[in-house]
Amino acid sequence: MQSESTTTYMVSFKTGPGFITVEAKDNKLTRISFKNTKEQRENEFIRKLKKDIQSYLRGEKVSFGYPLDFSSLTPFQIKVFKLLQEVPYSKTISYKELAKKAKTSPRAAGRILASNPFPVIIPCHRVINSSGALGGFSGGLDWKKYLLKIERVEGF
DNA sequence: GGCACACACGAAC
DNA sequence: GTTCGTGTGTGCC
Repeated sequence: MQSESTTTYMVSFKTGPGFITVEAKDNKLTRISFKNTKEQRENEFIRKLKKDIQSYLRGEKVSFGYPLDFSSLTPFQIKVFKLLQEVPYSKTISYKELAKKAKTSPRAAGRILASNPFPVIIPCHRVINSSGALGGFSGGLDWKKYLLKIERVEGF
């Protein structure tokens, strides 16, 4: 049985660095992106999530314990994202270190992060070049800088 | 299925 | 600063 009984809920809202959109199916987070959609379909779950993100962006330390929908990802991607979730608030890790944990190459690790469906929740902004440079970010480097600053990471 | 190519890197020159 | 090795995903064929 694979009925379409689940509805996709989504909401966009403006924050400091720009718009952010969250999408969820029932009580599972399916995607976060940095765009603005006109369509707004809220439910309790997504309202709470929005509130949490707004708190986080105000500098509050929020632990996002939301269930994530990994169903469209490869086992390896899931592995990397789970490892990344272990990186604590206001700490950073290099692509190299992350790659080591995941037993892969730094290049490959970056490749995975570029496809992160849950930026912010999965803290890909905490991954930077071992040279100290920022690396990249799907929503643009302004976002990355902003997030690091919020978390009071040294040097930002 | 296989293969070529693109990459949010890093290390060596 | 440039070049080369590198692992994974994606999209061709």
